[in-house]
Amino acid sequence: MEKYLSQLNEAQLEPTTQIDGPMIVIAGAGSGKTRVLTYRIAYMMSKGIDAFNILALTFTNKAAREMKERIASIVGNSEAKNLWMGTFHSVFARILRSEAEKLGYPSNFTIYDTQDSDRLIASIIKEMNLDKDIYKYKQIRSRISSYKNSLITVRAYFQNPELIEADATARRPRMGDIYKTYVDRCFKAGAMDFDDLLLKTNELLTRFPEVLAKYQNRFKYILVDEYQDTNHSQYLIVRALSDKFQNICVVGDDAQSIYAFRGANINNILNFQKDYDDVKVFRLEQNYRSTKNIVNAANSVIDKNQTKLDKIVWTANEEGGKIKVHRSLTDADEGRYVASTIFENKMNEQLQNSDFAILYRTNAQSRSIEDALRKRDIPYRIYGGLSFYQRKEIKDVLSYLRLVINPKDEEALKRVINFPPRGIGQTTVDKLIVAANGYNRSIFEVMKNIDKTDIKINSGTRTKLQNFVTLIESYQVMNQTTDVFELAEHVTRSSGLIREFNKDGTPEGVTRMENIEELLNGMKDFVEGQKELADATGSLAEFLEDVALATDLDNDKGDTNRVALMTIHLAKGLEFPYVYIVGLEEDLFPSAMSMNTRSELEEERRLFYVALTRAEKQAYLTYALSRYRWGKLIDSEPSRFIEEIDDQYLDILTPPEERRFNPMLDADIFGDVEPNKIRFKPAKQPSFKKGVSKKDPVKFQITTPKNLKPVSKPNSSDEGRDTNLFDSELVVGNMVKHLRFGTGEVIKIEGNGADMKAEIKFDTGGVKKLLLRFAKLEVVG
DNA sequence: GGGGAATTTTTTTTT
DNA sequence: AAAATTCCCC
Repeated sequence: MEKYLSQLNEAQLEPTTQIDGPMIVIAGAGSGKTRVLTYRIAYMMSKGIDAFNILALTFTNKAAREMKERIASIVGNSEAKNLWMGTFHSVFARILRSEAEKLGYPSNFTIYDTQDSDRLIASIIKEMNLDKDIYKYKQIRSRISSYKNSLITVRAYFQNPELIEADATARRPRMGDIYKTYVDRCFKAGAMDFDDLLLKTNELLTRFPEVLAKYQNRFKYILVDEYQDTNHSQYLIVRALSDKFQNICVVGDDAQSIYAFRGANINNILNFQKDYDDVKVFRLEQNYRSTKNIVNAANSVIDKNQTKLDKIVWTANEEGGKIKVHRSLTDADEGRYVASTIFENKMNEQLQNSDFAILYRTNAQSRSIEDALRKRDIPYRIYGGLSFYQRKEIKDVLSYLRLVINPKDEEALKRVINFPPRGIGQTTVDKLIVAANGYNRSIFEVMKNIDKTDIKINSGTRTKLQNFVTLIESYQVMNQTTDVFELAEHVTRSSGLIREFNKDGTPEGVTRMENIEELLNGMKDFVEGQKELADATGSLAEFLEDVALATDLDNDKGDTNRVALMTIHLAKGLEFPYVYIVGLEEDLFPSAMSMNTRSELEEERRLFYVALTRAEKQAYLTYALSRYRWGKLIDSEPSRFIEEIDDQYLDILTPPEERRFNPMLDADIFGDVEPNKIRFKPAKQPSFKKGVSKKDPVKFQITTPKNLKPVSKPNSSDEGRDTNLFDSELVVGNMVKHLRFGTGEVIKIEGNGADMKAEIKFDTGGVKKLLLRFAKLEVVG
């Protein structure tokens, strides 16, 4: 142990060896807080504290896993195994499972993800005959979420005239009723949403003093990482559990609080010293991660925030290169710039792909970057976005499995009852829901006893319903004897899912099959891995829980030598030698939706601070003068955050000669296009399927030759394209363009002054199924 | 009830 | 630009 402690500086050593009593470690970016947490736990154990009595709450499961491995390497695997480490959600989901009956939940309760919640709320709104334009399910969900995170239960809501008033003024007087119905339905379905995992834990600890005492005695020592991002619900859990022994150590950086939208309350960290007696305060201010330029630049920005704790982050590292600021014309140019400088840096400095990260504000920004990286053959991996487990085909498979564990799971049932199609339509499902509500039973129970009910469903449909029940029950039987992998494999085949996705050989179908394959592989790994863990059962229930609470960062599979693409939120806690922060434009970053109040803007600024402090050696800031947003090219201005950096740390690059978008050079079109000369004629009906909006009379014509023949030999300029290439003609007015396209490619013609835009999209299904879609065109001149 | 086309909506950020 | 939703016809 001594040898590890000697790796720490004075400031790090103090909190590491301080075991008892409440303490807070205010840790600047890159100051080695993970190291302090890790060594502190190891140190505690070396002093004889039982791992069984330690609870460490981290922000991601990945962080927990890595920390646990590190601790195991210091104190030994068998010791470290008893540590409870994980996210709030996963730790308390586990506790809730063993205590669920007390709260009236089955121990095999389902965890609803955001999508499940959304669907349930949407269907409640529909059932209540409310106007869905006023009651938008996403807004409702976020309201409910914030109630729950503030511990406002349905009962508390109805006792609070202010809340009722507020929702009434927002033209949503039925808000409370929706909330109540939502909670009831979740309960009846044996389901908890993410917020419930915390809310119900609070309920458990308040309503059952003996349970509280049990866990207080068990978790004599509690550590919380990223404390600045805890919400009220989490705060109360921590307070309750630590109340008896007061051995609570929280670590965080107020300057990196970026989850307010999720209920995180920065005051938790700002007020920690008031919450406990004799709080010891430690500060880690030396940054070991970044160059002077980066640290100073970040400081100069965060300085603009009013709400913060006193802290001066400094570094003894080298000066480093100045932060490079690059302007480009379009998002595509931005992508090209990023890709080409990564390429150059890699060559010049002998770097790995994994030395680079590209960070953005919104997931949608990844597309243009991806395109550019792909053209340069730079391997990359996108984190976040639509996570693997949220893909349709994966959720379909998982829904069958969820029904096996918990047939009351309403959302899983609605998802798969008629997928693949088995003749049970919406009308039937609606009747079942009404009946289930009437009998106060789950839909599955109603279906099972359909003949004992007087629901108006004809006998043919009744048989179909019974067949579905029998199918699920056969899976339940099978689950008694087989492992997750074998069961899932059987399910995908016998349910008809595989047949469904395979049926028309479309590329989407192929991708879906690959994803299902990957899911099955993951299950195999899970089954293998579980055999090694003593406390794991390897059960289906456990797999589903892991999946429900997995973060995208958790699966680091395959080739890891890739450029990382992620949102800044996801990058919290990570570091990379080279960091690109892209899309630094007003309304995008800071986001147009987060500029209404000072505190929102300050959070955006903290977000920028987080982004910048991820960089070890070199940071790049890029922005574009125009960018595609929801399909339209819009102009944008550079972000205020660039200006806010003291310019002595910046290297503002002069962009090469600027030019506007040129259809000749930037689109895959050959020949001359002179927008002003183009005449548009009403389109005549092409000989194949097309979609033309009726509202926008077609003002142009596109003819595709009937004699489409694959080009036998792709030439050098076709590198990287589908080998199944066609030559075609595009007729705009009386002009004919020769055009070469590969299957599945999208070809655009657009011009600025003329504001013309056309697009041809080809299905890979072959020549037979050509699909043309025309964007809105304006007649010019 | 099913399938496909037409139309509308969506973009913050995530456990 | 893609996804979700509605519309419409069989």
